[in-house]
Amino acid sequence: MGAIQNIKVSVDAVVFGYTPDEGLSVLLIKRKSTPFKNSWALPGGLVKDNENLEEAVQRELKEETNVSINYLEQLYTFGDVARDPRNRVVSVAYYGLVKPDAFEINASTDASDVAWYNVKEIPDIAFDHHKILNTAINRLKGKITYEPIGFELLDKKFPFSDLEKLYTTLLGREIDRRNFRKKIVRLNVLDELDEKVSKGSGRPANLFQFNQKRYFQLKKEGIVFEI
Amino acid sequence: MGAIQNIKVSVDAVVFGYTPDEGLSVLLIKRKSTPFKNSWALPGGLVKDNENLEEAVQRELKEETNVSINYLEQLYTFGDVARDPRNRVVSVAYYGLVKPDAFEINASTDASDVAWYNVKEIPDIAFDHHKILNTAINRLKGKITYEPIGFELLDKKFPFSDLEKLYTTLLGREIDRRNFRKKIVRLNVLDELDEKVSKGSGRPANLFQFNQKRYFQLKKEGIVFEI
DNA sequence: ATTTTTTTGTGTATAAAATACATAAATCAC
DNA sequence: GTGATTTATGTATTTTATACACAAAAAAAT
Repeated sequence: MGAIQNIKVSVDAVVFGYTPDEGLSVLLIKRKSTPFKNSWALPGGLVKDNENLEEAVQRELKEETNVSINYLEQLYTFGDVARDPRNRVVSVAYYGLVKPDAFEINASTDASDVAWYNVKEIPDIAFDHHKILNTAINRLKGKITYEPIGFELLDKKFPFSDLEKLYTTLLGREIDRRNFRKKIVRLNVLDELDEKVSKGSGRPANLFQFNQKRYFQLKKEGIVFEI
Repeated sequence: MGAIQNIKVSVDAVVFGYTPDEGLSVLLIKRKSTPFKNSWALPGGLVKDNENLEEAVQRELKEETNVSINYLEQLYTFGDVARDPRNRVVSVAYYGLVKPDAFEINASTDASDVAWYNVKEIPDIAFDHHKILNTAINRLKGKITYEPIGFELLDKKFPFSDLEKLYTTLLGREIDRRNFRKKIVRLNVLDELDEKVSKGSGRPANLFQFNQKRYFQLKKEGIVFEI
């Protein structure tokens, strides 16, 4: 018979943040301990015996970065034999989306530093974290076209141009402003508020808010979101 | 500091088979050992220290059912604290598709019996395997609409009516035969063969074959499969 | 205070895609 | 050979996607 299994289980988190100016960023920590000491890495760590996987992710994020997540979803499980140089570690990766006000971050226990990195300027990172990150970016790009998760990256109230810019950034192509607006409005998941915002020059923009309740209602009726 | 982690890692497989007559079936094994002894369950088991996750799935399937898989994809990782009554076990679930000639199955090591069950007639099954199975069914239903994986469930050469029936079965709704055919033909991933097949009464049907090479070519060019 | 620049907001015409629908051809069962 | 069964096929209509330009509101420049 075979020996007792000797595999550890960890979680890793790809936390995305977005601002219209900076584009899409991801949260990285600087490792305090070996291996990859002082290298940048995705936040994460070993799962405790008595906590669920999502709880482990939330705990690690709290411990390492002090960020609170409003959208969290399992991404993929990475289990290659040699992905950790010390032991066999199977890592269940999650990705999360945070609103711009989460850009206040603080390193603590396991991390000597925490920072947002634009996804176009990712440094060398530990383990197979590049692979995890790329998987997450592709998932996000795909998912925003058929689930309204883009709103999780914007402020609660936002001008239409922010939404449009988010989509052009994430999809990496130009979008016709009028057609895009028509499409979103037709989906009927945005409430137009009686507030305006003006940033810099130009006509002030009306603010919108995502109506999640209405979205869930429509989803239950079988209406599909699609960009 | 916390104690050493005591979590086991397993894999489970949801293997789908399909025949035009029986519809969609899933492969179950009868457990030889506790817990859930003599209960039906998804094939699977603990991962060995020196094998990758996919290798573990293939090995367990070979050991328990003697089925060979032509399409295998990671589904989701189930890690709730109490999902196994003995220890903490995190299970990485996969789903696979097999062609009808794989319906020759044999129980061996860990299983006292193996059987195909129609997805509409699933018995009580062990652990959280119902949850895993439902996740797999939903994934399959979703995926066949945007990736040409349905062909993995059919014989290499098949009449158009088989494909049509597969889609009506999986999607659970009627499909207009002419429009469906037009759509598939337009995708340009099927080769029409110079062979006919006649089953029972009626005009003999032309056989088709999925051209995977052409599909990958088109995919690289950005053409999307969509039903 | 007038002009220029910048950003928001909006409609229509055209092209493409999805849908609805019926009849003839080939074989089998009787 | 008559009727039943299954395959094969085209067109008209509706819906959806795309392309495209100018006015309104405010700030910045003069």
